[in-house]
Amino acid sequence: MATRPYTHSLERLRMAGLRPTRQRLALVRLLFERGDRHVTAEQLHAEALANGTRISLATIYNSLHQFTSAGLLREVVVDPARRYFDTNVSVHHHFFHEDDGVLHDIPGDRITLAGLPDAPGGTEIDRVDVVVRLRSARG
Amino acid sequence: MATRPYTHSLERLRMAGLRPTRQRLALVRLLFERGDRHVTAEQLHAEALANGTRISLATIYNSLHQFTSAGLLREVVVDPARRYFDTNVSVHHHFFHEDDGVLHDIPGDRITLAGLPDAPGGTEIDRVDVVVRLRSARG
DNA sequence: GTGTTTGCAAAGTGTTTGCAATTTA
DNA sequence: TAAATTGCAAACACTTTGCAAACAC
Repeated sequence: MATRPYTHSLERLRMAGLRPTRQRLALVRLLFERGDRHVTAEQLHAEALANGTRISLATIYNSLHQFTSAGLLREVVVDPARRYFDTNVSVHHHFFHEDDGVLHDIPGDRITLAGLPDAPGGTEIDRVDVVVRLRSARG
Repeated sequence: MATRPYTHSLERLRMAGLRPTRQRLALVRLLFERGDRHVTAEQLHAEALANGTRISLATIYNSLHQFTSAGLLREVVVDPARRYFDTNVSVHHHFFHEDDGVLHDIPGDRITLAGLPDAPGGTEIDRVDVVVRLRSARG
């Protein structure tokens, strides 16, 4: 059965307390209508433009951060040069292909972490990230 | 028993195939004579200057990368804004305190990872990083 | 002496910000 | 129309690079 993408995206923004502007709607559609995605600001900007959406890079950055604060996205730190945003906000981990910068999800229940030390005094664990770094196999 | 820091640092550079220049020797001493450390380029630069070593930030960056290529250091990716270098190159993981940017080691044998998926076809696992992100405990 | 290393200053990359114009409700 | 949002251009933080002078061997 077909979903109603426009309404769905609109409601997603409303639920997040964000005004459904033309730009935000376009981004929400790009981000969430194609399953789990990992994007950088530049990638998303290029996609939006290719898609016919006039939007500035500044607005992309603003929106990615607003979406992240609202819990619609989460950031993945794997590369000191770029910020990746992940449409999957459930507990999970990542493969990161260092040669081409591509990220893939590893389901959260796939990996078991045992022996995790307690958080040091005065702190609490925000989250635990596992990154499996890949290289192209040698010849 | 006292070690011989100067000779030790000198040999460390020689073994890495790097000419023991005044700057590199100073950095090796700062990095390796105080146990395991996690530094950024700016931090190390400030330390070197405070220490009386005249050295440019460009040389700090060059040296950190040369040391990393030589296996003396490894990079830790936890913050998209900064590159951290770790003097502990054995298998281990990290606590990262998000509020103040401080890193602490978790011994490699402390955490057990089970169920790690195989590397996708054509790739091989370079390494697996576990980052435990901490926040100050709320009141 | 020859090749390596350094350091400056300039350039580069990705991200953030100030503010006037535009848009939403 | 009041408040939120956008987009430009400038500013920013950090890192890298080109090249002449200094240094190691």
